[in-house]
Amino acid sequence: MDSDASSTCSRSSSPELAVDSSFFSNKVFQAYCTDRETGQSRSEKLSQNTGSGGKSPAQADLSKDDLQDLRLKVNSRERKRMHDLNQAMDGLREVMPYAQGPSVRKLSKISTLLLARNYILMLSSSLEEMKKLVGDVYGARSQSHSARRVLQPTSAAPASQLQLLSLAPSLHSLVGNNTMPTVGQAPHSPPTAGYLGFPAPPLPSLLKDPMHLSSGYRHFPGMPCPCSLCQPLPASTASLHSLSMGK
DNA sequence: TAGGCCATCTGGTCCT
DNA sequence: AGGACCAGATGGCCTA
Repeated sequence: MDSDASSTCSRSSSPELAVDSSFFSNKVFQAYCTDRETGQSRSEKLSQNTGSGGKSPAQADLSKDDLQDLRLKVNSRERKRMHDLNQAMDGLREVMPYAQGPSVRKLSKISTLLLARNYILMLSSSLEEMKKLVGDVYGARSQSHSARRVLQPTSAAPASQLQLLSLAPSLHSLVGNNTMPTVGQAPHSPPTAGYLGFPAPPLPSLLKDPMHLSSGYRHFPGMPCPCSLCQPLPASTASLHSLSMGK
């Protein structure tokens, strides 16, 4: 996963720094050249302020050109590191429930992190809630079945199996491709409009009728599912924003 | 114009 | 020794 430093720029107005190719058009480098014209590099100025400059003996032995090469190399690595970091931040933005588009201002880094945290907390609590609901529903059903139990091998499921069965749809609904873009999907296909906080089609009354959990829909990984559980969760973007965009 | 956000440079520190 | 990571400094861009 070696990202090209020149391929990512999280800010459109930022200077295009294709590291080696366009580095010499950078304003910083222009200032650097100005310093060189006066016979002093920026690092040399700084090192004058700090006495020896903290250079190792090996670095002290290097010629001026070698030091510059070294400095450029280090700068390039640092730039690439920050580009990778920004790329990861963009990836995070892509999966956040936040309106995206050319007319929408990009979330700041701090906002992205805060929103991500709150979103994870919200998903966690949703998952717990759904587990509880589904468990209750299946528990009630198994009790009613046992009251009028007919001994058929296929209908007699142990409680542990019922628990697992009850978890499957809820897990599917949370990680399914209709509710959240998967990791592999995110960079290439935009998340659904409802997920991003754009006006979404009216939801079927999710969980209003718990019996729909036993619907006959089969869930296949990666395949769209028509069951009501797999419809997008209400993208309560406003509430998320109230949590994260306090300032 | 002030303040927020960002990219970049730089030196220090830690790790392999 | 070299690279990754981090934080401080600096300057540019944008918006209220």
